[in-house]
Amino acid sequence: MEQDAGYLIKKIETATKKNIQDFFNEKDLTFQQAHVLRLLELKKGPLSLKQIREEMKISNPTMVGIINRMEKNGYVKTHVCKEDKRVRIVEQTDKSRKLRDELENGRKAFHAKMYKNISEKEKKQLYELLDRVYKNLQEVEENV
Amino acid sequence: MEQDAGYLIKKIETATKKNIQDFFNEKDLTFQQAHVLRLLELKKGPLSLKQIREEMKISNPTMVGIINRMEKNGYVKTHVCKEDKRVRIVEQTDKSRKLRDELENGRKAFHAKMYKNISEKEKKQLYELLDRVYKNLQEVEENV
DNA sequence: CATACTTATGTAGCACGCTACATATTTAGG
DNA sequence: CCTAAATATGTAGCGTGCTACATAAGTATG
Repeated sequence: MEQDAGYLIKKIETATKKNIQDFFNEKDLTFQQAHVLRLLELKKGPLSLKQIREEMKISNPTMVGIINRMEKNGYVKTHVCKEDKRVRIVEQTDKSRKLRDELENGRKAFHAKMYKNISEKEKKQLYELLDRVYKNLQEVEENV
Repeated sequence: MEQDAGYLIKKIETATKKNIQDFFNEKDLTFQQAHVLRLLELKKGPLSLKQIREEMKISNPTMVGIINRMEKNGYVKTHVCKEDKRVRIVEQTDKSRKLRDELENGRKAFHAKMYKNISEKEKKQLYELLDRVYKNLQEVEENV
């Protein structure tokens, strides 16, 4: 067996997506789409594509695809910003607002499963180590 | 900011893929394709699609796609197993064998970057915690 | 005020993840 | 031996990640 956190992280990411997908299956809601709704909830208001994608650390084309699919399914609606017509504003719909509690419960259930038998202290440790790894990976090479 | 290891793991996975892709850019080799070559190297010999995908924890259709792309680019060759014609055997080519050292060096460089300022002890801790998280996520719910 | 730069979004095309379904081969049971 | 079940691979269709390129709108500068 290979003791390589890189491969392990890859596998965890896939397993996480699958767990979430299974949970929200009957609602056509995916991991990233639920993430968008959570951000709209946390920020308490409409956000631009740019604001969302910077929080989620994804590229613009990926963002456009996610929002278009969500709009098609009625989970968000969008409009062009009056002050700056380059900007497309995303907001929740009644359909997605109704899911708020359910999403929150889903999140809690998922965390309970993920962190079963892991203490608060260890959870913190894990987060802190992952954060350092993430920051290392974000550094850009000048000389390849 | 959200202190959520789930989202962080997602971001790390994306960043890892991007780092590796940048590294092997000029060779048309992706993260998963390099992983396949590493497994063929480690196991010292040809492997079936099933053996590879079980190691990599991916689905059959995903495996088929990766191997087909690799074969098209000349990184592996495949043939039907004589003893059991359902089985497709994958092996390295001269082209991929020549990359062995380069791949190994790339892996080391990537690890050095990823684990910069992280001690051996912490690395072990991180792996151990991730492993527990992974095992939790693999458990299947009987009652949803 | 016209042209150039910057910024936000959109499109094309590809890799890779999945589920659901199809096909081919082998194995097992009557 | 022949049909049914199991097994290994393949196909269709979609979501989400990317880079490279295109478009439209706003900003700045002569």
